[in-house]
Amino acid sequence: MAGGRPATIKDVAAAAGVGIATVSRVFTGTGSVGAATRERVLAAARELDYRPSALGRGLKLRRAGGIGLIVPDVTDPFCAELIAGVLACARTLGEHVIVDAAHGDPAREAEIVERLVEQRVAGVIALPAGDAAAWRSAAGAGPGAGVVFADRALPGLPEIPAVLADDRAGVRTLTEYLAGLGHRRIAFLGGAAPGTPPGVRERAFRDTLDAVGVPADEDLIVAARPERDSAYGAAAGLLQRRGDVTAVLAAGHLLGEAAVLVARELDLRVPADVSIAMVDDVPWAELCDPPLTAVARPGHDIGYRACELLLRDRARRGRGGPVLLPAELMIRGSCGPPRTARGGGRSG
Amino acid sequence: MAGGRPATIKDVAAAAGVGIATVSRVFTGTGSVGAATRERVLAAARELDYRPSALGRGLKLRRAGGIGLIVPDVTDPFCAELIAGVLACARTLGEHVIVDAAHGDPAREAEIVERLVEQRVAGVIALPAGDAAAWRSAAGAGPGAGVVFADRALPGLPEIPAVLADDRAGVRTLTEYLAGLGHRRIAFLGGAAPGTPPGVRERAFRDTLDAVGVPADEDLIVAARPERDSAYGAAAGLLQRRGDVTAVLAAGHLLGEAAVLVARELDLRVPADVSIAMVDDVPWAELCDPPLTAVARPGHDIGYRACELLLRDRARRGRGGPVLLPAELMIRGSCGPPRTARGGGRSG
DNA sequence: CAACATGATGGAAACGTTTCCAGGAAAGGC
DNA sequence: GCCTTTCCTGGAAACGTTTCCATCATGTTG
Repeated sequence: MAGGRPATIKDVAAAAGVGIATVSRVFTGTGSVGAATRERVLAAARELDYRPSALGRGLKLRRAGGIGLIVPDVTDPFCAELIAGVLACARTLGEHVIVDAAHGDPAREAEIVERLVEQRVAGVIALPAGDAAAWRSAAGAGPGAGVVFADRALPGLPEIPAVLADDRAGVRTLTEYLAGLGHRRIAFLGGAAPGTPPGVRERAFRDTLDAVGVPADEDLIVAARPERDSAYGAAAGLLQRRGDVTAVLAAGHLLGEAAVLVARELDLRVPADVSIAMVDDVPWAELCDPPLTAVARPGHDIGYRACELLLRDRARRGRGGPVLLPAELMIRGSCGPPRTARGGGRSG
Repeated sequence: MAGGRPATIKDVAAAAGVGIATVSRVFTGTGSVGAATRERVLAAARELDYRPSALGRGLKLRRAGGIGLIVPDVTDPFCAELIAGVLACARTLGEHVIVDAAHGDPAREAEIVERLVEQRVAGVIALPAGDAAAWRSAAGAGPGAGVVFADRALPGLPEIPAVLADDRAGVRTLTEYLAGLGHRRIAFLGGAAPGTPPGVRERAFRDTLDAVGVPADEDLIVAARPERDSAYGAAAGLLQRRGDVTAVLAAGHLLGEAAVLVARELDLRVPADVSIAMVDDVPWAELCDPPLTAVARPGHDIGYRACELLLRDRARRGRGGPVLLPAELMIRGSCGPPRTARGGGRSG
């Protein structure tokens, strides 16, 4: 039907027998236009299937609109929740969202930011991979409204606002819960690699252990990256090496997955032989047998709030550090009192 | 640092002491520019932190670029895989992706399409919600390169190319597998509502039953929408009403989830009391106890291929019906031979 | 040395929009 | 009847880019 190039405002003006300024006024709603004229313009536009070009408008108004969203991986359930939150908020603001995945690679991330800046998006929301320097320069010179970090902040970049889950409180609650059940040998799966500074969750774990008077066992804090192979290796190593652990706190859902899988392979009953809990409440936590106790981090809310902060609450930005959203402990069936260990021995 | 408005090509030209045409040539790589001049321009651009505006370029070139991607729900694992596939392909083509979720609402979907058309994207990939008429007009008049459907096609729209999983073969294989294990009373969870035409999966199920000589029992083909509450209700109704079913084939991962949950609540052992299998291989299928047998549909490939079809293989489009990508049966532990039913009775 | 090919460069027009400005008509007050 | 106010309308400039065309300098060939 409409095979040729899309109709422009000029076409509509010509068809309606008016000037282009009038057509523009009809579509932007500004100024005043006679009722009869408006009708004629609308009819012509409908006839020609006219849609104002965001390019022309953006150029003239010096803002393209749209927001950029950079996540490590769209298939990660938590990231997906966060994306959904951003989408929901963007929708209320009439903005579209350009999504891309950096897969934890700072170079790739920088590439994406470059592209978004060229697109002249109104702002960028990111779960940053790293490279504080690149972000610093991007935030300064780059996208109009600026940058907001979600779920993760970068050390040494206090000037970039962030919306985070209150992991500290979440891990503290979970650790207290495990200790309260009677556990004394609790492993932490997902510590920092030797030489790198510990993350918030690890620090919270250590602090809480301290606070409740359980001595920390360095051998039970095992380093692992949140990737399937790293997580699996770490979990297997831990549970084989230390038959005496009675509880495992996994610092992320991939770590939790690994713990569950390894426990099953070693024929450990959950929670009779070992209790398992993790940070990140993902759908499979409920499907698991037994269902997994987890700290639910509000991915959707984080995304929504980050988007608000980026576009609406510009003024309120950067005041008083990052926005913290509460995490909730979902108690299910995977944790129980520790088995009564006699000499810490278990055959196998 | 660079607080003011972003530098334009004019600023760079002035700073480098050349004409804007020369700057443009340097950045587009067209034409010929002296080495010394090029260096001067590049230096000036770096100094001013200049990035060419996609708006200006798009306006001049009459194409904005970017592709629109409409899914029902970004948090659905299958959709997420598909998005990842599109992102991967778009990256190789240097395009960005605008993602939005329609949540199964045709009106919302139309709204999103409208917006994408205004953005003058190069094309749209969609898991369409419905409303063939709206899509017909959108495809005709709308986005430059057109529309490609992914994972789902709309009846009566053969002119819109589609990339689909070979669900027919997938369900056939799975049904044959269950029948081969000896099952005769196999339930199909996720049939069409009464009055609406059955989907591909349901037809494949019926046909295969026919082919292997198992009489179809209409009471075992239960209608359910792929939403948690609908799925749960249908699964509960089925397993309570018909204690004699020995296998359940769930037509989607949400249906499968419901089946697993209901079976657990009714204290049915899987697969001793009832075998469960589903379409869609999602991460939790492996985490389940026992791990769930499932038909793996290639979400990533579908997205990738749809994107290719949209932007690269334009010529090859629409030839010979939809592109079918193979689905693979992942045999795990959730299916076994039927229990030896005596009169179909089971207490409870 | 002249004619010419070649390469580097700048000016200007176009892309589709918004908006300022000015002009014209209608209406109201003296 | 004239001036002022109000409302509606069209022309034109600008937004940042690409690209056609013309210009000019340089090097090559006869």
